[in-house]
Amino acid sequence: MSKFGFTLLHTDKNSGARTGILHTPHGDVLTPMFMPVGTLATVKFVSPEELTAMKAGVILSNTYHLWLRPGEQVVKAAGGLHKFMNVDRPILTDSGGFQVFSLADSRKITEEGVTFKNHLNGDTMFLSPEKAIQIQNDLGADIIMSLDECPAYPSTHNYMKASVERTLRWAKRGKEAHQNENQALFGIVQGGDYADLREHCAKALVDMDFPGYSIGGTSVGEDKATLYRMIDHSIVHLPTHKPRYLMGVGSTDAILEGVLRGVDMFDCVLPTRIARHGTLMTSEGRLNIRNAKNEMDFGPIDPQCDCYTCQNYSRAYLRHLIRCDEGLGQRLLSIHNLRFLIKLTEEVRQAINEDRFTEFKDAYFKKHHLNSVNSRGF
RNA sequence: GGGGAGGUAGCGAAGUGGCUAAACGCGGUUGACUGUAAAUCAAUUCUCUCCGAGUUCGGCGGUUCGAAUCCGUCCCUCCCCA
Repeated sequence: MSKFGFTLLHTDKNSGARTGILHTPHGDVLTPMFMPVGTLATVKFVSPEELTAMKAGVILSNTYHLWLRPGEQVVKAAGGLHKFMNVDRPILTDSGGFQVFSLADSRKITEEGVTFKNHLNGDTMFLSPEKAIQIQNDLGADIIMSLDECPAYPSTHNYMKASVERTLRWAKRGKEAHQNENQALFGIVQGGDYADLREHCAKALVDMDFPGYSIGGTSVGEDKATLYRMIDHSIVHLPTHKPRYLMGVGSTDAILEGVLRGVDMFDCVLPTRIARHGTLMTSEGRLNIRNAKNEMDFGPIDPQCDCYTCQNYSRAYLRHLIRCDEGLGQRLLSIHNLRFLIKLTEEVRQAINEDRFTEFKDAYFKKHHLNSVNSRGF
């Protein structure tokens, strides 16, 4: 019997927001949750101990990148991704589908799979739905993804329809290739901004009966209103007793909008990337630590924050570290941003459980001057 | 004392008569970043009432239609030999 499962705890009385427990072979985690991204088997600059301290749930890694380096056989020989990177918490691997999009300059998609020219040495490589599963089986993550195509936005209805059909065939092939019941394989809903294609894709995936469903094709340059429509068009066709994962979304406004619609899982490079570049998420909004105004500010990044960085370091010191390109600065800022989003989801869960999520979301949007159309919550 | 090299914007450094308010790098300032080819990328960095105008290339004085670039002179720095 699979060690994976999802328990729905409570659904907000006034919205689709819900709390739940994701059960995995490496422990239970509460949803909604934000999942830090560690593409190359490391959340850049952040140690597993630090992830534990900030109460991170699942962390992500990437099939495409680990396939190229060090190679899935190395990870398998190490005893799997958990042992390899000394992480004793649930791990999710993306399928490489997004790289089809982000490396579009050197790829060719056929029915059989995707031919890449890899970015490290230019070697031609071939990734099929079955290969993506084999690699992810070897990596050994708790949650794995079907190989999908993540088309550019916007794409024509014709192209998107063909792409969705192919993604569905790939999902079926991947599901048939996947035999490890301790790894939960998620299907990915595509279809761009087309309601009919989202519906078709979602229903077809549900018919295949996956343990969880991802909403993909997001964070590819569409505006916020479109993103929310994509969620709406997908999520109504997904079963309530299975987890929903919105891929690649990590701005605060989009997370809250996603939760409102019933999304349980989010991942994004945003908090860690902008942290390395000196931008911080705070209860008062965006803060660029490099700004001259922080030179003599010996207070914390955010007085409301309980993270390790805010408990121990000043803005002036962090500004100094970032300006000097010191790794400790990138690490401390990454810790803060990740904890900021994780803490936000903790507050979200509490609000849902108390049936006041819409009030919580409205108050947050009002405070940060956000809206549901085109705002930028970082 | 003798010989040599050189002084260009915050720093380093190109430029040797007009296309130069002056390349480029660093530093400074600001911005971007959403299933990570990202410790990356972009803008800006003499002054002003910023369309446009004004004052710059050690100082002063010349030559020239025109000078950071040529000439004279003064000041300063560095190196080698005594």
